[in-house]
Amino acid sequence: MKQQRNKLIIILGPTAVGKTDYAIEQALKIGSPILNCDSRQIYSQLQIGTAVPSEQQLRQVKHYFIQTHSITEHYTAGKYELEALALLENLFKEQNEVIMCGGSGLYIDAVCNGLDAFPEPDLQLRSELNRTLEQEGIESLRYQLKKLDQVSYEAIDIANPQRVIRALEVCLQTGRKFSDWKSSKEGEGAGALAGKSRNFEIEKIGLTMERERLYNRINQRVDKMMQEGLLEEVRGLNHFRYKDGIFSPSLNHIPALRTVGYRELFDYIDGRLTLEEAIERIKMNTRRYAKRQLSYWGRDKSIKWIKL
RNA sequence: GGUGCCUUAGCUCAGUUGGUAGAGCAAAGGACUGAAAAUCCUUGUGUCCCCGGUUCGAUUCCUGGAGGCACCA
Repeated sequence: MKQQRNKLIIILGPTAVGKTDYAIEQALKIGSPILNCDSRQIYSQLQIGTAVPSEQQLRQVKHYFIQTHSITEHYTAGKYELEALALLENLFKEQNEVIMCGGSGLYIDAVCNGLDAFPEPDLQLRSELNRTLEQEGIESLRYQLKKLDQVSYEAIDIANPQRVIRALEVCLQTGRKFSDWKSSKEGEGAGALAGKSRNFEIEKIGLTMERERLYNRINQRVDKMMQEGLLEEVRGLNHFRYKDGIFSPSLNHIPALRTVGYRELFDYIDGRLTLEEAIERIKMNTRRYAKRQLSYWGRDKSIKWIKL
């Protein structure tokens, strides 16, 4: 029954541009389910603040990766790559075209091109390195990395603690240089990553709109989230901020709660911001997020952009 | 109505003993291999409120005006 080559249609774009509605429209046309590739809509405990599809929308089209994993699970782009590819293999037995929709550039790249086969991160080691960062500063970590892996030291953004810690943690955990694990060549940029070949075609459709319109939509959506009870949702997650009974507002132990809309309301709950300030900050940080997304996809020439 | 203080970047303000100015925040641009809604980097020309005056030169000093704040009536 299947003649043509399988195709993954990826609908991407900045937050609040209207991906969900567009994807459902397309999915109904071609009779495809939708694979979410939004790193925060995956979490079962997050709902209002991540703008997951409505119940009605979920009834219209079968969705995958919507609120399927716990925020306590430490989900990663690597896991997503494996789970999404396994699911795609099954879905392609039934149909030629499958739609994926979401705004997480790294997750999309992981599915399209693959990540190198690093082992699972050692979270214990990571938290130790984070403690070193707090106590001794980044210089100490840089020094260690320079000793262990000069190539990575020169290649990565040495001012970025997360990158330094990541490279170091792989070196320490595996006894092998972070740079040796990486297969892609310099200068190929994102979208080149590990360069694994996939046995399906990929079509990327980017939704975009005028900046001012997008920002207005973001601001309105945040107000709507507040009306829908985002504050109560966040209050209900407060207990996750305790690690082993100790209040840990850095959220290093539960990165999923470092999400726009949640962290600002924690600041309100803790008394660091008024409610008005927190809402303004959610809007501001969402706008910045949208800008970062557009910047991330700016160099991916394979995206077909549609201006809404 | 009187007196005093204020008016400089989108916002809050600093500063120039007269040689046309700079911080924080915002904003814009960028990076990105298992934290990615994360994390990090770069970027500061603006009628120095307006009209005159003094001066080689005024955002700075002086006269007048406008607006704001405070106090006194």
